[in-house]
Order: sequence, then C-alpha cells, then structure tokens
Amino acid sequence: MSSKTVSIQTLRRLPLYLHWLRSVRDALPGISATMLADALGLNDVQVRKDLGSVSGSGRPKKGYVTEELIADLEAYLGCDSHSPAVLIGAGNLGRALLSYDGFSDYGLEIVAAFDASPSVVGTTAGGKTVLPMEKLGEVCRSRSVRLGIITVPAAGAQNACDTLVEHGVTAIWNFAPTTLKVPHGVLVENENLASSLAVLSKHLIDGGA
Amino acid sequence: MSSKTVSIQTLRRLPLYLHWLRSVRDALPGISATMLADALGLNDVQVRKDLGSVSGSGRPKKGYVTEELIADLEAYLGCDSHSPAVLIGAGNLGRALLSYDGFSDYGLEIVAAFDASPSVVGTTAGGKTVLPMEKLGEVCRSRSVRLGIITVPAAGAQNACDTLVEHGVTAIWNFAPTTLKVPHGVLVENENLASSLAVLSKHLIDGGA
DNA sequence: TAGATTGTTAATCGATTAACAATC
DNA sequence: TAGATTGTTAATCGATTAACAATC
Repeated sequence: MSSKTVSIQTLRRLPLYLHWLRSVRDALPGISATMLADALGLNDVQVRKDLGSVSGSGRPKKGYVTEELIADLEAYLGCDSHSPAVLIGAGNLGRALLSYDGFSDYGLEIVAAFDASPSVVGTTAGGKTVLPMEKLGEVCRSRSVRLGIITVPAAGAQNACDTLVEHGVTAIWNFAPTTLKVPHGVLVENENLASSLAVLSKHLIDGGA
Repeated sequence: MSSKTVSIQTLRRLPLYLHWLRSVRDALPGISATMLADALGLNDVQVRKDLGSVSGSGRPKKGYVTEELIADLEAYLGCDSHSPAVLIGAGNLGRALLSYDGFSDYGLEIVAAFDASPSVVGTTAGGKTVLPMEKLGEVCRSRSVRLGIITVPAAGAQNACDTLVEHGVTAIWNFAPTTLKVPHGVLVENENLASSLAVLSKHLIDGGA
C-alpha cells in the first residue's frame, strides 16, 4: 500500500515512529495516533497522515495493532533489506559509526571501512579491520555496495566521494563539512553538525527564553 | 542590523555560508550571492534573502566584501562568544566529538566530559580527561555552562538530560535516539541519524533514479 | 447504538521562488 | 550612462493544522 506519495519530512519522521513502537511493543499491543503523537511531541493529525501514507492498517475506534504498524514501517523503510555500506575515514567519527550497533535496526550494514593513512590501515573498530583504499573497488563490486559513508576531513571529502561514485555508489552519507559535487542520480545526505549548533547557539544568545 | 526575523531554515544555512566564505577568503576578496549559491547548490535569491537578514552589507553591482560578510555572520552566530559546553557519555561518539576541532570555528568549546562508568572516568579524549558525574554540578556552576551534549545510550539519555537541566543547562544537543522531555525554556536539538539514513535508504529502494 | 478513532478534504501557515524596483 | 547586482514585494509551492465525514 505504498502507492501514496511520501514527503521528505514524513520520511524523516518514520524512523522515529518505528523506534518508539519497537520500544513499547512488549507493553502495548495496540496504540493510537494520539499516543504516538504525545510520546514524540508531534501533532496527532500529522502522525495519522504520516502513518496512513505507508500503512493503512489503522482501524477506527481500535487504533493500530503495534506489530502490524512496525511491520509496515519496516517494510517501507527497507529494514529487512540490509543494504551493504562502506565507510571511508576511520578517524574518531568513523570509528564511532563503525561501533554503533543501532544502524542494523534500520537495515544498514557497514561491511568494510577504508582509510588512506597507512597508520590506520590494519587497526580494527566495531569488529572490522580498516582496509587500504586500493581494496575499495573490489569490495564494492563483490558486495554490490551502493551506499557510502564519508567521515574524512573536509579537504579529502570530494576525493573520497569521487572514488565512491566511480565504484557504483549511488547514495552518500556525508559527515564532512563540505558540499559535494556528484553526477545526476547520486544522492548526498549531509549530516550537518554546524547547522544544529547554530540553532542551539542562537537559543543561548537570545536568552534561552 | 539583526532586527529582521530569521527563520529556522535560514539559521541552519548560515553556518554553511560562513564555512564556504572562510574557505575562499584568501582567494576572493569580494563575492556575489550568485557565486555563493552556485558553490552550495542553492537558489541565488534565497542566498540573497538569507544574507540580507543578517548582514545588509551588500552593494548593488559590487556584491559583498568577503571579510565584511564573514564578520557579520560570525557576529550573528556568536562565533566569538565561545559558549562553554559539557558532554555526557564518553563512548565512541562522545570521544569523536571531543576530538573534533571544528566546533571552535562556531564558538563552541567543550570544557569537560563526564561518564557514569568508572572504567571510562580518568581516560582522555581530545586533550580532556573524563570526569565522574559527581563533578558535573561544580563544573556547570564555575564555568557558567548552559549547553549540554548527550552522547549516552538511549536508555540513559533522559537521566543525563534531567541532570543537565538541574544544573542550569538550557540548550541540549541530543545524539541519543530518544525524545527527551524538558521544561519550558529548554531547547533540545536532536541529531537524528536514523532520519538521514531513511532518506538514503529510500533513494536506494526506489532505484537510485 | 454511541463513542472513539481513523482518514480525508479544506484552510492555514511558512518557506521558496519569481518578478521587479532600487542603486552603486 | 549602462549594466550588474542587491533587496523587496508578490506569487507559488509545500507542509502543517483544522474541520469534518467515515467506520468499527
């Protein structure tokens, strides 16, 4: 029932719904849009509309069966598909992401990490050994990798990006504070820490009101 | 000239402008809104409007003097104010943030890190020694800390949040995948990795078109 | 049946973009 | 002066919210 269009804003909220539902699945066999909205601090109509666009399993008066809703969200978000991903840049941030065990909940599996620096190659993080850049093409090919994570310093980000694209990656998660140029058809999602920081700083400057 | 209202979307773009301007300050003494828009892949009218809301130093035909614009953005974003911040949770992600040297560009200084686990207390990251939670109040008081960063696992996030608020923190940067309950006047900025991941996954599922 | 909850259609709100006037 | 660029006012677009109809 995923024929309805889902806006990008809705798409970003879906994982939040899923996370909350998973955390209450044992305690609450059924939930309503209002409960979900209250828990996440959102408008209930918005939640209902979001859920309706990917599920359609809601029943008037009854609400939603928690497990059904979880299944629908997982299916829509492709949590079962386990997209293989590679990570370039095994510095502190890269290692943090490699060690983070929460990604598998959403179908992401980092199959290998790479670094240009010989001093980092061979070290391990999150149970994976960091490989030299020369191995990137081989891994992407053999594992059909289409998702790349960039955690190198800003200066090397475009280079890392080009290498990924060259080896067939079509979705890039960029943690470097730079804008990347990519060919049409490749999606870049920038994780922008400076933007978040600006929102917080402004709140403080304005007196925390 | 910061009397104009700045939308949250504009606020999030300002650090991106600042970052790019700093990277070209030596090469380009003057820039136009169109140049900035092209570099960042944005609409030029949007850039002009954004800049106009915090600067007003643009000159028809001339464009902007790079250094003037940088100064205006820095002043608006409070980059000179150096807000002291504390971080709770010195795991991989916490250590990555502690070691990241890019925050000072935007006026953030992490003055201390804390962790509830005795095995982590006493270790260092980014040149700072991790302190026990008992020291949190003292540090917040003596350094007038109003910004807190939460990098603990989801289960401990609300607890960390409450402790921060108790000690006068009014702006919280939450990296844990949970929604936090805070009193009125306290701002929470959620860094939502699962949301970004959803956007990328959907792109792959839809065929990367 | 009556009440609660979903889901849809319409109204509002805010942000982006387009058209135009101002000016160095 | 003429041209380029800013900055503003109006139009469009998209997302959120409100009102209402559908239904178990």
